[in-house]
Amino acid sequence: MADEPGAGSASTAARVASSPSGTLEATPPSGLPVGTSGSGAPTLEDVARVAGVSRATVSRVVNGQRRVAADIQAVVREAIATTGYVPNLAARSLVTRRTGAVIVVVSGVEEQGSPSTIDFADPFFGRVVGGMLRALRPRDVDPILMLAETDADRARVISSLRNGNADGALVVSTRGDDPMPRLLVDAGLPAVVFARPGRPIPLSFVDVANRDGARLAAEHLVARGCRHVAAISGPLDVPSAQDRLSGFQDAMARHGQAFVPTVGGNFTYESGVAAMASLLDAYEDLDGVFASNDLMALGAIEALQAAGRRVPDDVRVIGFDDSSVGALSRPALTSVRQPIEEMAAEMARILLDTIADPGRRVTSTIFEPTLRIRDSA
Amino acid sequence: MADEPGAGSASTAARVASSPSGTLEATPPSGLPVGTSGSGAPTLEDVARVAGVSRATVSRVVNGQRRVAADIQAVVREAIATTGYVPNLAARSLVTRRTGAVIVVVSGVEEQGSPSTIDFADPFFGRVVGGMLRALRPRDVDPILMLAETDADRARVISSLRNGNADGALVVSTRGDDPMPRLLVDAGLPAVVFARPGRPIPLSFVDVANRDGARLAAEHLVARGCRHVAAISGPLDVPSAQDRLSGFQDAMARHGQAFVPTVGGNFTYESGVAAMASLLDAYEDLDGVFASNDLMALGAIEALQAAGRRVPDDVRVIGFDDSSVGALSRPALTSVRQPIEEMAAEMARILLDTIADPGRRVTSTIFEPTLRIRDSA
DNA sequence: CCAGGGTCGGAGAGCGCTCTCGCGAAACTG
DNA sequence: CAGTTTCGCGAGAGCGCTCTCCGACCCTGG
Repeated sequence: MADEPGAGSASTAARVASSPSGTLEATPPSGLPVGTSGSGAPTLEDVARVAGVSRATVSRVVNGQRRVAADIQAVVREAIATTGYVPNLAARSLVTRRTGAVIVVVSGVEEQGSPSTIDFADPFFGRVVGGMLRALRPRDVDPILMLAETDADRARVISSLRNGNADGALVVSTRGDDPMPRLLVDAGLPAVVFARPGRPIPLSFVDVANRDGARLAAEHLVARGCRHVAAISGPLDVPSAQDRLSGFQDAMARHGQAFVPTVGGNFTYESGVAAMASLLDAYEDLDGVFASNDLMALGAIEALQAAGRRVPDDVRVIGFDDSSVGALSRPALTSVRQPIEEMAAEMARILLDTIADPGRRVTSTIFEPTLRIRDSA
Repeated sequence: MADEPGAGSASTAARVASSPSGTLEATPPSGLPVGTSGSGAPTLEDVARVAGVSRATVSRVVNGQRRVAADIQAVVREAIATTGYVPNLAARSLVTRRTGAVIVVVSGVEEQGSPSTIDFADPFFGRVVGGMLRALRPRDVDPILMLAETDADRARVISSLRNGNADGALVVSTRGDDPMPRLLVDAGLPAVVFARPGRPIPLSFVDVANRDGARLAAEHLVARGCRHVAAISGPLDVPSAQDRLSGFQDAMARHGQAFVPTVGGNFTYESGVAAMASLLDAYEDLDGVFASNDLMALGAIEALQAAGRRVPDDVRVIGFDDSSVGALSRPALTSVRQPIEEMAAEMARILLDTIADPGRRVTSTIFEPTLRIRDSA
């Protein structure tokens, strides 16, 4: 694998350059086809020389800061074009203390050894990133991806930020008790998180109206004639899971079903299967199920079919997320849709605004979910 | 876009800071919880002062370059800990010309207006990123995500690289005729691409043995007793689609079926449905289908079921990718698995090695696919 | 005991950029 | 037309870091 075929030639080249130092010392290293100046990429200095102006003026033209006479601007732009100049961001950020980059923190919590973090194969991840990209790119900001599973990871994120390697953080957490948001707030760093944090802290976030989404699901089931409805909930330490459940229960109560049998899952397919099975054991006459995410809904369908129940004929099932897996499964899953891409884009926008104006108040944007009706309910 | 809402407040802030200059000049801006020195994060200088050594020595300790006496090292580390020092990467990269970041280029081609790029919702994207992260993180390198749909995007990637905003590129292309690899090669920039480029160019890549995967599928279908097998291919300008198809055809020929009815798709679910429908029209007695990816296989199953065929009882279906959608669909999809995460990790490793030793030869790593047998075949 | 070599820390020069400051000229005012 | 502002540009000081010298010191051998 790591054999060294090129190593020889590289070090040879270095030696050639340095060995006849005595004679060459005074002369610049290369008396060869010098581009504009000494060695590599053209610098501000080079452009300034070509344009016959000062470094400062070129800088002003590049950044469009202060007014520069039109003719001089033309000359400078010309010089920039001929030299092929592009600003060195490291140098710039060294003085401006801005990087034009934000960290996308994919945050999870290590569970007894197994670093259970976000599932990268879950389309959720890609959709979030895609949405952020859409909002970041027009403002010429690039996302740096970082995982934060361990305390060390989190410390790394914080210090990266504190040292100005990035201007802010977009946090996508998998759990309600994630310590990352707290750390960010304590360090006074610009950040926005996806979904309302477990404990209230002064931090901007975007979220979906989980209760409304659950209500949508409840109303749909009722409208379809369901009379004995159950719920499969996510872990209740996750705020969104809590809201989805209570929102569902409340809505069902308003429609006459005061008690909703509920079993908890952990957002996985398997937990959906198990939850549905135990629900079926206890309540034989179920005709509707609301699962707090699509994976569990899919698991529920699996368990229902295994028990000989037809979906949606015997039992109707609604999920939450409108994930692509749900759309592709058979029967296609009816699901509460949260506009993930738009939410992610909004996160980026909020962060960028916060970075531009640090004094800005903490804000949150709540998106309204919609019901994506397919075959399962 | 470039309106100036922040400009006003920014200049206001600047004015506030500078106007009472007479009095404040000497004092650092914040008379607040000052860290160690003047203003923000601690610098090498600060650490040096605390430790009672020179900046150079601290630098040496931080980077472990030259031998530093053990006791001094201890003192320095102590000082680093108490000050909470973390190197400023901008400053470092300004002199080292290394950034400790690589660009992950998600490359696509704009098709008549609609910027059809990679589908972020596709688990493929997340798996690739996850795999890269696994290999990058131990070497303290962070990925910067960039989209490259337009020529302007690609130019931006190239100049980013040329200006040392990142040390190299990991390219994930969606199409065979992507111009990105070529640009990278021409600019002499370190890069690794996922999947063999359309036209051979001197660029490292990782790929899966597509032909072998197709052979696996063929052999499995034959072993299961299929006698009338068809194929749904991807766009043939994509090398992998080509290899999968020809590999499948060759393998089937070896097992006695010289002609394999084939319809082309474009890797989408819908194209799978359409392809299967037209296949069914022309060949009624099909008992096996190989699709060049999972989405099309899923579409094929849909079309088959719509036509009253049972899967796998009447017709067996095999996909390619072993995507999570395939695992969750019913019947669960039998599929050729490419170890995407490992492949992505290998990309990262190759890139890092190339960056460390630019003279290194172009390499490619081909991974062996495996067959993931589930219910559909 | 001293010369010579080797080790290890410090001084200082930049890397490429931004931004404040100041100066000269142009544009205004009375 | 003189006085005063405004405007536009250049000079130069760093931002925080690395890295090359260079000098101080220690160790060893003669």
